Amino acid sequence: MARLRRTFFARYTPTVAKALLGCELVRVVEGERLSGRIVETEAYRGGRDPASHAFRGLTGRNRVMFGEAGHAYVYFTYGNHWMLNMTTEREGIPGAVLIRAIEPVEGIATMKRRRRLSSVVGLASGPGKLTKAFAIDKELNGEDLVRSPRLFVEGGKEPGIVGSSSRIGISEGAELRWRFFVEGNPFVSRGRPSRPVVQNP
DNA sequence: GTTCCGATTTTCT
DNA sequence: GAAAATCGGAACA
Repeated sequence: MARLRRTFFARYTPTVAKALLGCELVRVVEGERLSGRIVETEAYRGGRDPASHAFRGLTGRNRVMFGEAGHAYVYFTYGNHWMLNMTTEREGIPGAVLIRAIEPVEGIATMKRRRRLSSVVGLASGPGKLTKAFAIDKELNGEDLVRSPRLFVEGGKEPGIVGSSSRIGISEGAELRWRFFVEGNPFVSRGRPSRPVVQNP
């Protein structure tokens, strides 16, 4: 399958998030090809999206969101986890798609070793899990997905039925249904259980 | 099955 | 100093 080009990424962020479902993420480490089908994504679009890192303007961490589309935005959170995003929109407009879950295809044995897990379901069914399985950390922040030999995306099959929901783990901007996933796919993360609403705080 | 909690870094207030 | 685009293990049911 052909590698995705710059024009694929340089579009409206939710459109890119949906279009990435079914595509294949490829990571080459020490000569080995690790790959998997993207089955869950979320869109974050600076400016008027209060859940986006870019909402309050340019900072050292989020600067790649403001740059050219088709680059990896990798950041660290919760003290333990790396998150993989792909930048979108035209240069100067901040936007990125968070990759939340992947169905492993190639290099499954290596992924299992990295994750210390024997089952395939759950190897990359979450944003923190997939970066560990694919050996992605800040080394790859800013990597150009259109040209890099180490990290890129190939076109895939039709994903099937696409579902959408509110994004996971955010407090503001929850009214937007900018999480996209392949309906019924067992490799989609279930996300965090919803908290009960406090009636009388 | 669900719920709680600790891990532990980066950023911004 | 608090919160964060999370995860896995422990406790409980």
